[in-house]
Amino acid sequence: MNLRDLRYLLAVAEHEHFGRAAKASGVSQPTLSVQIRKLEDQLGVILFERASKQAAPTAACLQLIDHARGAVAATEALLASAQSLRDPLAGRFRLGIIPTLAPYLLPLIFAPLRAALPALEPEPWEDQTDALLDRLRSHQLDAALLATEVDGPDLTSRALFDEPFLAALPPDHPLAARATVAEAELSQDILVLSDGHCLRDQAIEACGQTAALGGALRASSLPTLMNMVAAGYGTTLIPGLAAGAAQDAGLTLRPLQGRPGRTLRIAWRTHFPRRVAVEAIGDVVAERMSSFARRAATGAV
Amino acid sequence: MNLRDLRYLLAVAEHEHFGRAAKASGVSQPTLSVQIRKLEDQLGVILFERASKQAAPTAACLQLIDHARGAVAATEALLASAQSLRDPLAGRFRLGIIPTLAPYLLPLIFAPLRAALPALEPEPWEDQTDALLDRLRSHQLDAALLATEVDGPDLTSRALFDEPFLAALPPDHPLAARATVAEAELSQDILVLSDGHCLRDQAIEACGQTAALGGALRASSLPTLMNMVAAGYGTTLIPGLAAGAAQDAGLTLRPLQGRPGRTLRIAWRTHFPRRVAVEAIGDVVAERMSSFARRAATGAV
DNA sequence: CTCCAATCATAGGCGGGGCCTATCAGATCG
DNA sequence: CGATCTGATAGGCCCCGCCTATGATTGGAG
Repeated sequence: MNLRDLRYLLAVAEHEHFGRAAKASGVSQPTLSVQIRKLEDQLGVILFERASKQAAPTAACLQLIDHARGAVAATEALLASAQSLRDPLAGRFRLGIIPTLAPYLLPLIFAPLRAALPALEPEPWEDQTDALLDRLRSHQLDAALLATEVDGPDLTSRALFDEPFLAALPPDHPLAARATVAEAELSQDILVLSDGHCLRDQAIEACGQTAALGGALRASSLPTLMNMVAAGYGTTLIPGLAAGAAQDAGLTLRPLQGRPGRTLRIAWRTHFPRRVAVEAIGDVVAERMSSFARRAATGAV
Repeated sequence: MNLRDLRYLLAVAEHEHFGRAAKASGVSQPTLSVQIRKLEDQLGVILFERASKQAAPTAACLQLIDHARGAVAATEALLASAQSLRDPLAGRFRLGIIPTLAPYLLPLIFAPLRAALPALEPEPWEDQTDALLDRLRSHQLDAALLATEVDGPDLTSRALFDEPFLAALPPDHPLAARATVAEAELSQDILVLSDGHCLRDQAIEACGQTAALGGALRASSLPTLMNMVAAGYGTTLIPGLAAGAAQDAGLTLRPLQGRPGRTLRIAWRTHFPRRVAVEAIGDVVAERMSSFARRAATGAV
């Protein structure tokens, strides 16, 4: 049985006339006669009472027609949905973002994203790198903004921009008097984020292993970390995009001599079919950040 | 687009694997790959994200799948309904019956009908001949039991049995002393049914035109008519199957010399597709009435 | 009563599309 | 690096739906 047959059935039932139903269906009358007859044979039910001037649906036909109408309506709903889903740049887009980036980047890219991709409905999801990668692999995310490379052939990533690290100091810290700070100097009393944050590992790698590491204090977020530094518990290293927030928290910022930093990337499943949307989002972010990268390259904060 | 395609879509979405979905669908894997690909082209939507070990439905696919499931479910419901509608001897059967026959025939044929056609659900509809013919022609009835021939090529009928007429008299009526009554004698003070009853016309035709005809009294049903006769307002002519009811009403019955009567027929639209059901009902009625016809032929009441 | 118009059914032929097997191409893993 | 599993591609076959032409009935007009 075929959807076409059901449409023919509905047409004949509506017109009660093979010829007119054929015209309405865009086929010849014999086609309709044959197909209806075949449908009757397949169902084992006489569908129409053929008289000289009309073809009236039988009682059995009337019972079946409701189901036929349902099937046809469902497929047309499917086609309509497909129509609206056709644009890969439209619809929900679940974008993971690491916590040390989300609150500082998102405000900057919302407007450009909306301008460049008006039909896209981005749904940000903030979580640590490993969680994002898990959700990406299990199809719970469409892409993710990370500060690390991805491993494995099932994921692919593209670099979007470089973000320098800055030394963050209490205003009364001895190093605050310096124009620039050496990474090794920071490591004396550096505080880092709690486990799982990629920024923790990157800070340690940039400044060298240290005994301090915040001691018993575990900062689970960048704002907490900055408040701890402002309270005089030590120093830290913050990503450039958080500079504004750090200054608002009363911290003194200084460039690092080795100009360490991290590369922000967008990652997606290699076979993800909406790659055009991924690239478009990447383009918007990279474009929006290019001015920041230029300013950072000249040493400005 | 095709129902088959939707089934394939559901199969792949369920198994997340082309090969297993193909096996479950009873086709080869290339067939499935090609058809899914064609469906994607038609819809303009990528339905599956093909990776090396799995084919995951895309978000768009998940939205479309509900509609696909609906369409497939509707067609399967249609097939199931057709299965149960397949037997023309099963299901509703709207049978019209004239009022001068219904209350006396129906009790006799209910049990035999149920025995011979257990799946049939007869729905009796009692009305006068013209109304029955109208409903028959407008497909509101499937067949009708009438006492007249039908006209026009759109209707067909078959004689089922002959029903003799009997003279019905008040017990103290002069004619009650006779063994048989001549029709002309009845016409002196005959009462007949109101307009629209075929029995009215048949009584008048059998006994000849008369001035009485019940005068201002209009009996709209046979029980009323019998009560009027029992009350001494006149005589009448009743169909044989009503003999029992007439005797219960206190009437005296006498055979008529010319042995007038009417032929009960079953009528249906010439093109009505459940003719087998019509004939089967006719057979049951004719069989049940054959004993009555034999007794009537010997003059017994 | 015959002819004509209308209706649905039937016949024959054409073409598209779905199905198959065989094979290719890429990924994964020992 | 080959073995294996995955989905994609190619070529050929055949069914089936479509068409036009025609037949069979019916009902109405002249």
